[in-house]
Amino acid sequence: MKNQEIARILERIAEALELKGETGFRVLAYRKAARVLSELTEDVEELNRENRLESIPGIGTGIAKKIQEYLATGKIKKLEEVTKGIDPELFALLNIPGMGPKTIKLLHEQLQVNNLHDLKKVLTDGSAAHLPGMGKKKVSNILKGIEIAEHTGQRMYLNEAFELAENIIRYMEDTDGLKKITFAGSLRRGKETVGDIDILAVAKKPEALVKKFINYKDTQQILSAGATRAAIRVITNYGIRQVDLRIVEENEFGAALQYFTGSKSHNIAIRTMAQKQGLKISEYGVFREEKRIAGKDEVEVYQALGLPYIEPELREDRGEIEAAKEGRLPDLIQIHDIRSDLHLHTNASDGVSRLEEIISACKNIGYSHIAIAEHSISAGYAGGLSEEELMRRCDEIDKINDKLSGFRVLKGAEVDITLNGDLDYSDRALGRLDVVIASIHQGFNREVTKRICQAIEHPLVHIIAHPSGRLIDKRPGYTVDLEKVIECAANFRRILEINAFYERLDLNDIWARKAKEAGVLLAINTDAHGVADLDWMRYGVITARRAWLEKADVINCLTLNQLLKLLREIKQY
DNA sequence: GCCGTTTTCGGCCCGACTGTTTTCAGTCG
Repeated sequence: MKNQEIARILERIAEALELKGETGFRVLAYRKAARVLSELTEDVEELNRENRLESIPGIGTGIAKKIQEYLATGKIKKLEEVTKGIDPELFALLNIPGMGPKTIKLLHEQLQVNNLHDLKKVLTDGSAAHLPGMGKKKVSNILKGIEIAEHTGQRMYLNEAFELAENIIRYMEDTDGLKKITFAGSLRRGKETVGDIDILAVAKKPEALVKKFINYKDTQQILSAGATRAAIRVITNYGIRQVDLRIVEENEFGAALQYFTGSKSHNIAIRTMAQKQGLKISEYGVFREEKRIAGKDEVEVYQALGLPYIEPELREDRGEIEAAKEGRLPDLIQIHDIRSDLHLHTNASDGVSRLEEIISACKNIGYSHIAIAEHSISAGYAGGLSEEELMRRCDEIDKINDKLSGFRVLKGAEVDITLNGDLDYSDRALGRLDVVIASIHQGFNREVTKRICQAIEHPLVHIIAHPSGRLIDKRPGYTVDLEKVIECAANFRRILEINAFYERLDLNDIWARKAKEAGVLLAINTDAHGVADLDWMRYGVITARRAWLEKADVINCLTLNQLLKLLREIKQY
């Protein structure tokens, strides 16, 4: 699929236009098209063949033509045109906090700054400070920005982001006069990675709260500290992270929460819609003329626009507003709907906890059943079980189940799909298992689609684990056609996994939604290798919610008997 | 460059903070 490369080109065109001094809406249009394209699951080539490019919202005749040009020739003339004369290294300067297109343009034109090296020079030798609109303070802020850009890690995984947000909120909770405090932003929407933490509060004494905030123990730098707003950089175990605080009045809280939860594109769509109704919406409320008509909570804000409440995870401008208007929003799955975790490792393979510990922890969470799925024989690096060891493990689990009441351990395995698409246990061994999970751990680029589909067609397989194989920001995943995998899973009634490990989240939100739309059931599993990992279920559920999944779409919400019935039916299918 | 429950032209979301300025531009979210 060429969606991502084209999206990157469109984004680059937007940046180049900005650097050339173009402001305004053409830039926005390219940005929007880039975003929409990067989130699209359908192949642009396919859409082009069917002459449907312009049916994509945000893509009109102009950009459609450019996409066609790229598909036909491998390049877009417009890109070459607008980037002509811009040193490629100049684009990198946009990543420095405090440096926007205007400043870069100024420094480039006045002082021939073409890259980071030039930039540092004109900042330190004093020449930049003499330019119009520049000054000592601005120069020192940009220097700090460079330092930050060089030391700030990439975006946070969900585990780090939740931990940081919840730590800061806990720290602030005893501030005198604090009435409400919560996190917003992309973390509240459950995005798979989070750039910074947004915290929203209501306080009797805002100044006291700002003071408390900027004095957080891990504060490394105070970026700003106003009457109602502040921003700090914090050192965590993973790098330097930004945290923003916003303080509002109690009757504005809902409007502010809605606003700071975003996403930006959801908010733009909401505001545009409000405008058409003669309303104005901001973080202070919904207004008709000067009169505030809503704002104290989010329900009220959406209601003022004639919409039902839209869950944060849906707010990505991916059709949720239309669905809300038409009353067909999903009733999203919730964490307490989960009755089981069906992909768990123990110290029998490469896990760290004993089976007894896992059982006890899962009982405490409130699950009624789990499935143990150790690695299979080809996964030697992960302590994969031989067939004999697997059979002994099954005996053990049978014995344990005899002693348990109100809880059941299912016998399973995470079976490797070999290079020729077979499974590495015999049918006799697989036949003894309650649940068979198949997955790719080798040959990431070798006919993966065909091999996964072959596994799906295997009569004893129930679930395909981490179907894309990606590790977020670390590894792109297998060379695999997920569209085909989903189609195949739908045809053979197999289940696809949302692996809840925060570095995987695989299937991701977009593909899981696609799977649901194709009629495929999903499993949310932690793939835990120890008791501590069981909490990852939270990230899996949030991903499922972003995928519009309901309780009925997820097999972890089934009772034990319902699940066993389903697994048997799959075998007979 | 996109788009249409006023429109195929003329709109396109809204506000805080900072640093530079004497009223505002740039950046950020």
